[in-house]
Amino acid sequence: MEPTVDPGQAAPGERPVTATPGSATMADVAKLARVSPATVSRALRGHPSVTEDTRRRVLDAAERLHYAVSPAASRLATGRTGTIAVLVPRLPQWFYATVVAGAGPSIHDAGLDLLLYELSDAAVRRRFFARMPLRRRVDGVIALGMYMDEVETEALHRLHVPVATVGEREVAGWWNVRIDDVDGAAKAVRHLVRLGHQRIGMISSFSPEGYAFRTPIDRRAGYRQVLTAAGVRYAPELEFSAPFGMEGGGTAMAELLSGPEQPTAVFCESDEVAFGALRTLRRAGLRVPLDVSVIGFDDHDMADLLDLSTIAQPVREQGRTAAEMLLRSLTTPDAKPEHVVLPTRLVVRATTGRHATG
Amino acid sequence: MEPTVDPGQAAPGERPVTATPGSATMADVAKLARVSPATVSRALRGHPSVTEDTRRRVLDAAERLHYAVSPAASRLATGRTGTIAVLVPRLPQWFYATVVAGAGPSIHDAGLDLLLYELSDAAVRRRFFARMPLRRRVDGVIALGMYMDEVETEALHRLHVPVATVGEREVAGWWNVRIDDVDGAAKAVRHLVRLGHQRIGMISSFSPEGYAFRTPIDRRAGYRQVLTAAGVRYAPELEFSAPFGMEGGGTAMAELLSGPEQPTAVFCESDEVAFGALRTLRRAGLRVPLDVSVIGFDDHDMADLLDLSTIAQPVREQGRTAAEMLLRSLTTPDAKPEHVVLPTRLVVRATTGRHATG
DNA sequence: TTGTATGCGTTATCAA
DNA sequence: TTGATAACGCATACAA
Repeated sequence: MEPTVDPGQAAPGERPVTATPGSATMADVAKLARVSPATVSRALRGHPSVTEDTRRRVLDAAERLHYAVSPAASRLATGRTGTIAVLVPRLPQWFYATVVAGAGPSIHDAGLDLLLYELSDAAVRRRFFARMPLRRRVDGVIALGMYMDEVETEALHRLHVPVATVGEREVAGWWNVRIDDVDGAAKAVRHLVRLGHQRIGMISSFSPEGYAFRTPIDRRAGYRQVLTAAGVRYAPELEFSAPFGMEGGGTAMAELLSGPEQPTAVFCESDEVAFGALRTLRRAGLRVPLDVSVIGFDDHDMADLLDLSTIAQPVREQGRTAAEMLLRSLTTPDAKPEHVVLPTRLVVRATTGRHATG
Repeated sequence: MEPTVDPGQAAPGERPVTATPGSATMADVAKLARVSPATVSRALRGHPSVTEDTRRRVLDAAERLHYAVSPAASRLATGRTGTIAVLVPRLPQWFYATVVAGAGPSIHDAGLDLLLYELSDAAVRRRFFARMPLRRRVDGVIALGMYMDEVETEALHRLHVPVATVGEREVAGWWNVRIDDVDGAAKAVRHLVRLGHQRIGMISSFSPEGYAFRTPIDRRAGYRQVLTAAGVRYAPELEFSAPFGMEGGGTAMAELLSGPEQPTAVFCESDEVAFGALRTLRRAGLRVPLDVSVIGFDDHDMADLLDLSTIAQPVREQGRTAAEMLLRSLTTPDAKPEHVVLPTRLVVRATTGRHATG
């Protein structure tokens, strides 16, 4: 059937296969495989209507030419960008970096690119939402801990691509994965109550830049709920709020200690806050947990090192879940956005126990 | 000159400006501004040969149509991808996340995208270098702590784009930014020597996956150099190596403590190793620094919290420097790759001091 | 099953 | 200074 003589081109073996590797085009592959560019395109993407024989010829030729599809051309032709943007407030924070790391493999396994944007301060953030560099550039967005206001939310909506948020309030039309912060906080405080504590303080935190995080609100709610349910007196003077981070935790603990009524146990909104609190206690010469029990929230990498009792949340999984929800919405554009709540878990270590005087 | 009647289209005011926002094309803008698409392209990119008047008309029209350039089309036409890839072994590790965060703003300010790849284990890594998803996809690559072997290095070379590495050995033709690990280690050990220590141990680490990191080698070299120079006996049994991380540091310290000759001070290759070592000391009931002094390396976020003496290195700056070198090489393709060495600095905190018995 | 022809939205070359 | 016009490399509707 197939003539063994080649009408136009030189024999395959004579082609300068190694010249400017990576710059071969689909037409080059087509010539070498003796098919049309259209068939190359189909063969390369596994279209069913291609003979096993020609597919092999095409793959062979592509291999020999070190051919790689031009994403730009492909994107222009299809209209799809093959790209997911991930928005994160501060990458060096363990939580965010871990969520991103959790999302990466799912995105890459699907053959998509991961575009990273760290919006670390108010100025950067404002510029980002004003210029919206994602326009025409991404097929979907994952937003971590961004707690966007009306304007920002609207700006993202205008991209007309699916959005998945992690650890935020639920936005209509967007996918969301989070934990139950109220319930998680309740677990922590119940643990303290069951150890016999009656004076239980809390250190929550706020964004120095004024973003309306929902997490502190929910965790405070869980704290108060349990106190009320357990019949433990809720004392406003045992509740402190400080800027997010270790420093804030440290100073808030100092204030707690200098207050009229020293707590025997403190629930810290996050492990980082707890780290700072622990340092203050150590410097104050107080024994943990004999004098003061401390429990955090997150199960930070370092929590184990410091023997900190805490509430563990699945961090990496939140990233993975968000990515997979988003990917699903790309293949099924009319899928209804889901809101997933992942479980938390009490981790008892050495910073919680009964008070020395009972 | 310009006829005020519009031959084809309706008057600007009547156009459905809000319809499918973001989907306007350059031709739409051209029509609205009554110029050719070519002029729109020139005006939008600040080409000097455009009248101030027409430029304003174009920008106006673009604004009203919510126009955004299609990156795919632009890339196809120019051949430039407008994208930098960042390769990182493990994103949740503070050091890597911080370097990436340092590189981000420079990249984004230049109008480029940041494509993130976490190559977290050997299997992922092998697949990455085998398939090379970066082909035709990026204008440059930043590789952090990858310590690539021959094959991997060659694979990156074949991309024919500039490469900047951070914290690695210097590769011919590639840009590099790093610190002087030998010198940094020397600073740490000199600090211990000057405190009067004579039995100084070291805990270095190795990659569980067998990558040939240069850092441990250099830091060990600095350690030995100072011992020799100071006339302190170098005792091989005081040198331990453990898998990277807190766990490894903890077990290595346990081995040091159970050896024939207990050290009075230990230089840990990294802060994370030191964290583990500190925990072991605490659990062993040993006082720091009275019984054993500990110094780390990196000035990790948590080092301050734990009062760990250490050698600080500019982490964020390494990311920024790498990005800016790479950007320079994009605008000046024939620039000679530079190798930058950033300074380290001794940070004295509370884990180093004189030995109790002198 | 495969090939032809066209469009995707820019940029760049060349004329005007 | 501006406007036609031709790439850029691929995907797909339509034909064969």
